[in-house]
Amino acid sequence: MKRRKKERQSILQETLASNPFMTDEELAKRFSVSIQTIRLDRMELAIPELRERIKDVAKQQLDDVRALQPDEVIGEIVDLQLDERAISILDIQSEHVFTRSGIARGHHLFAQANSLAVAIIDDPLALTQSATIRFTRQVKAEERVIAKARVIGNELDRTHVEVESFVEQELVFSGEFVMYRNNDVSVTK
Amino acid sequence: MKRRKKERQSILQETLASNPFMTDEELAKRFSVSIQTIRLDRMELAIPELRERIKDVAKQQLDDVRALQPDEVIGEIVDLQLDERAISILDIQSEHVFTRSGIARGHHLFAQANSLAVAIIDDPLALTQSATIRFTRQVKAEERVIAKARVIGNELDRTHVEVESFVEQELVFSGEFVMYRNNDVSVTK
DNA sequence: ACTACTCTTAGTACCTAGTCATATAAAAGA
DNA sequence: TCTTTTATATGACTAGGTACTAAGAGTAGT
Repeated sequence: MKRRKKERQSILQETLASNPFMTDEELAKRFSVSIQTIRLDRMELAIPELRERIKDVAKQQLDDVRALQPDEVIGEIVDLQLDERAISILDIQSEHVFTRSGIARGHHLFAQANSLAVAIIDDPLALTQSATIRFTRQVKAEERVIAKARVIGNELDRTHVEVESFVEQELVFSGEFVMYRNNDVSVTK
Repeated sequence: MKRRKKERQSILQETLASNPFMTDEELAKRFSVSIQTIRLDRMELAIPELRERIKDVAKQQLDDVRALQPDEVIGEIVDLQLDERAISILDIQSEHVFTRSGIARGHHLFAQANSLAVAIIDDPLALTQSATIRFTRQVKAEERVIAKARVIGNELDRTHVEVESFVEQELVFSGEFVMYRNNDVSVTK
């Protein structure tokens, strides 16, 4: 019976990881054991009760929402001279990479660069009109990407921004963004 | 006391909206009324009890996580012919747009196009090497973006993919992606 | 075969954060 | 003052547990 317990516990762990909303009673039925057995299993595995599990998930949700800040810049701005230059830092984490290769997905590097190009514009409205980009080196999880943006030209309602992103002095991404700008406040609301 | 009740209820509503984790007892103390009053208020406002509130938040979190599918394509693939063509749909929602202007942030359109360019490649490893993109029209919330990708050229370990995105026949984004491909399985793990 | 041990099941008392129904007290308006 | 609204109190019940005690079943070692 030794195998059965370990096996049941590992399945229990997976089950609750993918579906934290199951009561002990439902779990007991699923595994054809008593409720007490399920509770002992949870104790041994240090899995909290249903309500605590749900609360944990909910708390994470609230944290995520706060961390997202949908209208903010992707990455953290460490230097900003409007219409001149800007620098932002993005720490690549597991959620940014392809699970198979561990390499950062391109659109995250793009998002960092693009939102920096938006941030650098000293006008209420800034939109990307076009861009030419290049991924020069793969970026892996745990690496820190530093994006440096620079305004390289202005013409009427267009601004050209160059962004270069580095991992420890090494160029990993470069792009030239043509930004459309508009200081007409009525457009922005 | 008419004002007091309405006022308390509207504050209660806001309080629970921003912090759903408060018990009736805590709320009663905060508003200096009895628990029963809080319960009557919740009834009138149709606000569920603490545990239900938490469950609702947690459910949303799980839905969000499932909707994210971090390693999957951004947008929903509706057609895929490997190394030939692919189509995906992305419904622009409030989280994709600038709150001030209501216009979709560029990197979401880029993410849809880029991940489609990755998906079209019939090899275990596909990475974006470079891209030239153009945002031809603003996209607003509630609009549905249909991205169409097409392989336009192959050379050794490079594949050129053209992506055009439309909102109701109207071109909103176009880009040409140069993809690096590798069928060496050892690289992928 | 007997003992030692793990694993499983059962049952009890208690807890939290409520529900529902009913009764009563206090405040405000006519 | 009388009536209505608003607030508080009380008791019975619920889900989904915790914490603890007790006992039976299965297996292994000697």
